[in-house]
Amino acid sequence: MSDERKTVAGELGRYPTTGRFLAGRLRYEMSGPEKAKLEGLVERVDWIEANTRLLQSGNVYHYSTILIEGFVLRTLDGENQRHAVSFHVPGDFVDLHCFALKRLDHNIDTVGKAKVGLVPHSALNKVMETDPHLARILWFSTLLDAAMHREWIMKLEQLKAPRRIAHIFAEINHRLELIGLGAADGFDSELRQSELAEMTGTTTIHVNRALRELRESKIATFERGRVIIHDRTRLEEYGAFDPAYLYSDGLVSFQDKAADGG
Amino acid sequence: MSDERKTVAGELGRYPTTGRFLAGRLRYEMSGPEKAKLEGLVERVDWIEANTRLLQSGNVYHYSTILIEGFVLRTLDGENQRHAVSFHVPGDFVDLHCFALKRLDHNIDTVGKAKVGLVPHSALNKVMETDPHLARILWFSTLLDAAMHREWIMKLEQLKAPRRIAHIFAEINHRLELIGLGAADGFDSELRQSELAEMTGTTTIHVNRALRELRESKIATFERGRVIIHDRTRLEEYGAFDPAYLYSDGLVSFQDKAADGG
DNA sequence: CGAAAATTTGACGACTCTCAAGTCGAGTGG
DNA sequence: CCACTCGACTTGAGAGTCGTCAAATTTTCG
Repeated sequence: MSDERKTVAGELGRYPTTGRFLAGRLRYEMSGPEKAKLEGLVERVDWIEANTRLLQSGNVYHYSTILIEGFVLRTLDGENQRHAVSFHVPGDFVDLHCFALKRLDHNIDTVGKAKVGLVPHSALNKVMETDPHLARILWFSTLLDAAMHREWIMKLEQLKAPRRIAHIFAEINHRLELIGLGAADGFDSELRQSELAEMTGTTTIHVNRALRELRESKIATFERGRVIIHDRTRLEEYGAFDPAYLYSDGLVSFQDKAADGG
Repeated sequence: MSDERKTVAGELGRYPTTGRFLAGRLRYEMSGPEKAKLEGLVERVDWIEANTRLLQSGNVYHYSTILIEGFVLRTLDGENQRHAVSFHVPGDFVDLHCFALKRLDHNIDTVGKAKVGLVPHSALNKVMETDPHLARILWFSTLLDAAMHREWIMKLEQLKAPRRIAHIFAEINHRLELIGLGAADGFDSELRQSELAEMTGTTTIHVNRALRELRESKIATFERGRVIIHDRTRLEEYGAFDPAYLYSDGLVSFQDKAADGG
């Protein structure tokens, strides 16, 4: 257990609410004191009921939310329908955005029950002023969201419904692995087919047909939120999933930044 | 001319390369010294040819680019096709992302000729360390991109091709107005129908049919990059365009952040 | 003028939406 | 334990949207 610090479990032992933040990503860039400081930013921890709107678009908040357990959707309200623009897993600082943007341009809705940590903006202001390295890591984490948005825009433009769903399954699976919640053969969630429809920009009925396709071609099976991946290679291939945009460890570094000559 | 400082033209007089940065948005939040500091970050100004790849996905850069004149597309490479995920106008700090992300996850391609300013990352590092307020404004500007990405994801999920195009026209028109390049009746660009196809996730042929629909319903006409808006109200309605996500002046403020009690 | 690029049109098949109806599964009350 | 109920899931049919292939027309530019 000499490298307990390097495992997600080890990190969670020391930092119960923020131990998954950037796990598998740039977490190794954070020093012990920085991790402790981040953990200390969390003023309160709450459990939120399933299918609950945690944050409402248009509102102004004076705290940001980090997801500790559970899944949430980032949604926008359409004419008479909700649209999901992204999906979040534990460790995601889901609305650091509203610290810099103030007024939210989207909602955050829970899928199953979720445990969240609240960080007051005053504390974030202090980080900006006193800890540029940590500030930059927080900035980085919001840019990850933007990168994931871009990838999803591209997939919406490029793929038909069945492949979009395959991509979502592959991405969730990969992201769960990064935070130590992954299993090669799939994952469990409280997602319903209607939510997959909101995520993929189609209808529940069409999602159902798309899922049948995935099932019949023995790629993956979806049953009431449980996703069973029969053939991960083919799933990722079918969904044109390339994890580069997730900036996993080993694919990105801050190191050479300091060496910038100018 | 007592308030020359408050007009885009006035700002451009003082800050020729960065005078449009956040114009119509949070620019009023920047102090004179901050504007001067930002202007001073630009190490070099370049003219880039039309239809040129300015930045390549996967590469590591040691400088960031601000767009001074012209239009660029943020693109991702698909199987054997380019996909556009966003569009940029003068004043946009197009790849501040790569400062924090380092390795780029997308390309930046010019549409017509473009004039850009290059800012070394070393200078940005210094800003992070010495000027938290300016750093936060830079952060804000990258979150604007994320907000625009979200809106576009939603529109891709919600709208059919003709309405997507209407939304794009409405958004470009609005953003040009923010930076003092707008005209109520339309705008000019080097965009071609093939680029609208890359932006909307359809084919050139389908774009052509969609444009015919916009033209025949007397909403807008597109001819070789020139967009003539016949009825702006109907254009925005048809494209379900609500500019809230652009965070224009008067709709957002940093003011109350300082008042955060914690 | 001639070549290249951009635009336009038609036909047909594939993908997706809508309306309608039927099935399955978990939890409730008897 | 069973009948009931509600939400989730599944299926079919017809219409609208979109992609592909092929070809013609228009515009730009040397």
